[in-house]
Amino acid sequence: MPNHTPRPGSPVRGSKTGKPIMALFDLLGRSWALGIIWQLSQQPMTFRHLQESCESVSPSVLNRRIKELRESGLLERGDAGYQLSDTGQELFQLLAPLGNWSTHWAGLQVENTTEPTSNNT
Amino acid sequence: MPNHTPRPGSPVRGSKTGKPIMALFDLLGRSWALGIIWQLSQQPMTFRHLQESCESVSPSVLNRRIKELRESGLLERGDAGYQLSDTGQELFQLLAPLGNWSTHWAGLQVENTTEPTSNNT
DNA sequence: GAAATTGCTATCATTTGTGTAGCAATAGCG
DNA sequence: CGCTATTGCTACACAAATGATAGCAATTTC
Repeated sequence: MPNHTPRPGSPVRGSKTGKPIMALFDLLGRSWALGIIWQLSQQPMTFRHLQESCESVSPSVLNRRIKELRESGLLERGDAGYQLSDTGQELFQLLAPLGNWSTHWAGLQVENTTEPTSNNT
Repeated sequence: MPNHTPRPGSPVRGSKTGKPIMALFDLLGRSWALGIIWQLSQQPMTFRHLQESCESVSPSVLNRRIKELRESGLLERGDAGYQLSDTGQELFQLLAPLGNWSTHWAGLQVENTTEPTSNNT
């Protein structure tokens, strides 16, 4: 079982120090972790619904992420399915600005991507 | 070469929609991406210095992340080595609060880790 | 011109993620 | 009760990402 939930204070994937910020980055730096938090911020969801809203992420990964995020106290099960815990919502509040910024960033990308050659936008 | 830099508007690892936030999450959700941004926010660094400050991340991964982050316009090369671009610093401003929050979160984790059954001291 | 430093690439074992199938448990229905 | 549908999840087998290590070409320093 080489896969474990990153916890502040304990070494994590590549991080021997276990500094909180690194443990957090390790937790969030796994596929779909941020996406799951993002989706759940909108509403609680069942496993399958969450899976769909994350563009059909494979159930094995979804299950692992859920497990890790639960162990990290960021999400929990409620009546309507999985949902962000209070801590999870705190975190989401910090992440929320990324939504707008990402579209701003997308704008910059488009500028830099415009092909000087042949592509029709 | 199945590894490419996630760009808003183009499908990315698992994400077929290419929604900016998902492209961003894909970019940041790779090993050491967040850590690299975090480290560079303090000061520009050479490749090797950056590698050390990221707890000896392997050069292959570091090189890939740098490439991706450069293509994403988040970092660039300067006189003193690699550094965050203006865009990268914008992003860091949004991520910065995670530093304090992560220690707060670490506190919660410690609480939850203390054995619940042995309270009868 | 020898040594040290830097920015990488090459290689390969290990870990993670993907895609699909399917199963046990529960819920609704006649 | 039996039938069907949904849900939460596990089990693979295959693909992709990461980790660890070695080392090389191009500077810089002496």
